[in-house]
Amino acid sequence: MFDTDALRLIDAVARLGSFTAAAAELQYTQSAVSRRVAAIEARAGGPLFERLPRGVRLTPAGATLHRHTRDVLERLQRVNEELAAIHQGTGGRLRVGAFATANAALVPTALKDYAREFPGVDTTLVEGLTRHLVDRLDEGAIDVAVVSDYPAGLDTPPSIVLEPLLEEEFLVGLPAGHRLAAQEVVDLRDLRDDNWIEGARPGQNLMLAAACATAGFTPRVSMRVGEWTGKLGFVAAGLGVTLVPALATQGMRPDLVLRPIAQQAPRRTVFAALPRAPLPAARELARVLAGAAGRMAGCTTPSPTSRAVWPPA
Amino acid sequence: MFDTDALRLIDAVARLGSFTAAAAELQYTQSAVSRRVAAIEARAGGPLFERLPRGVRLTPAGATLHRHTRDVLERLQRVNEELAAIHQGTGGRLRVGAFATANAALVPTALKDYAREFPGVDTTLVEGLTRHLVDRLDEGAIDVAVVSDYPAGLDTPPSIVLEPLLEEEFLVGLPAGHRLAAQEVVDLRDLRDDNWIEGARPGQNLMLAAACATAGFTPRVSMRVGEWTGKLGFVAAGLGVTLVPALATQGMRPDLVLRPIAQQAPRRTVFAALPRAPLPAARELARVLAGAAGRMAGCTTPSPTSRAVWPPA
DNA sequence: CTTTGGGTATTCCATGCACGCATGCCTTCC
DNA sequence: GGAAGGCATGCGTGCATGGAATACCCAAAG
Repeated sequence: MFDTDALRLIDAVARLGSFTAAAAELQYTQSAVSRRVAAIEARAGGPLFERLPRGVRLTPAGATLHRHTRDVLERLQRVNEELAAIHQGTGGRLRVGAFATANAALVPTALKDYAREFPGVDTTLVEGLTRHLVDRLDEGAIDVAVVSDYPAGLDTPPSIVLEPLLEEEFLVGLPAGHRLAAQEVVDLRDLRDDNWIEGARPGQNLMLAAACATAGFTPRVSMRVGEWTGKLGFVAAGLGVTLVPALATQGMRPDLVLRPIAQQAPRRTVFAALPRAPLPAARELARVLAGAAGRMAGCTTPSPTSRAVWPPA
Repeated sequence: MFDTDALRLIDAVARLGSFTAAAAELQYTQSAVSRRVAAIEARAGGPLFERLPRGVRLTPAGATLHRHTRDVLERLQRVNEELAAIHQGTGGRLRVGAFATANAALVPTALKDYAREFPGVDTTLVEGLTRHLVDRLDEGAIDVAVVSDYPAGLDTPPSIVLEPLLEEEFLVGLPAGHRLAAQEVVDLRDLRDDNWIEGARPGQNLMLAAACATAGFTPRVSMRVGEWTGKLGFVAAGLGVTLVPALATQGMRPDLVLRPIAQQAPRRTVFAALPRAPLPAARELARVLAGAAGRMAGCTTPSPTSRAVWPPA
């Protein structure tokens, strides 16, 4: 096969039409070029340059080779640029994972900011539960993920580092005509006899159970719905009430009423998860996510424990 | 930049997911692969493979590189195949030049045969005067040319070799209603008072002048027309008579009558011109041209001086 | 015919890169 | 705890590659 040095040599000789000139351009001596070309021609199976009294000229075989040569060299140049871009975080592909609620507002906001700052980065987004996202991150299928610590406390492998983004509380979601919809704040105990809609996936019921336990009752769960849109649809239809994380309130359907919880509301923390040696682009996105998190309504920065109010002032 | 060996190594490791396996495939030792990969990663500016307990895995940067790697290697493979094809004469591009009359029948016939025998060769055709074709051939712009020795005796540079294809004679072209059109053979002296149409390009009048000089008169030239179609159009319209090479009789317009010349007809030899080191494909085409020349009506093989008869029996 | 100049081919030699071998170290699995 | 699989590393060597000098070739000029 042909060496890249050989390709560069072929290109230079073809462009300049002379061994001597090519040698000057590539910082070789003429003799080196001569011998190298001879070696390349031997490997190519025939002469690539026609020797003229003054300089050389491509043979048809040489011209064929030269055409490909230019493309290949150009391609290698592009590879170098892309690698440099990847290492600077200003290019390449970035695969992002996020749980469903984060995709309502936080992640879109952040990705919009990010795309403005790094237009060269090609981002793709996958949605999944925290558990799943951590696994994908660990196996390198995604580069950065937005995850939450609830439920199950987020046992991440040591190869993954977490950066807290925000702390959010859960609100109750009521149908528009619900008897408590007029109140500014809802006491969970007033909902002890209502039907509750909860998620169908494993662990998603822990949050509700814990909150109601704090309030001193056990919720009557009438339905388990996997998807968010379906869950909210059932609530809007008056079939029950549910817990809604504050992050999901953006763009909430108008026939639903969200009210903060009177007693200690269930809370969870949202993290950016990165591999221990993340892509620069991933690290940048984590930074942008933190900025976007600060602008999310109804959420607080992670460390302080200030109370969330809904709707925000 | 990246060496082709490096590219092959990257590809093997990425495909097999292991230094050891890649080493086995490429007939290296594991240690060589390890150090080579380390060197490549240093040049790439960052790790390309993530080391796992069992084997390795591409990092995003590595994946980017690998994508290009495969394309480049594939391309180099294609180059090799093309070069092999060129040297066997079974592929590549063949640039053919021919003078106008040869393009009437000889060259199309030969190219048709040639394409059937070597379907892999991509042929292009340029038309031009012999002088021009020889220059183009000398500078490598075309690979083979069909030229004639008339006029000017064909002084070719030593870098070009000529292979005689055929010897053709010139006929007189008369309008359909001409007073001599009924004769089987025309005596040039009967045309001493006719208007002659001749070519406009330099040297094209020599043939007519010589022929008429042999017959003992000087032709009255009424018009000079550059293009063949125009020339024949004028003759067909009854504006004059002209000389027509035998090769051009194929596909001649029906309102023209061609008649052999009674006295010694002007003749010319047609050659295939090749560079001293021709493409195998060019050499093959020369062979096919010789075959086609043997089947051309009104022409003779070069060495014997047999008289041409028109129309042929 | 000789000279000169621009270009390529060839010979000799030094250098350094890359590979193989042997070994070390880590992790996982039995 | 031992065995096995896999990557990293230190050392020695051989071959490829480039530099310097020179021979060679051709064309144009004197």
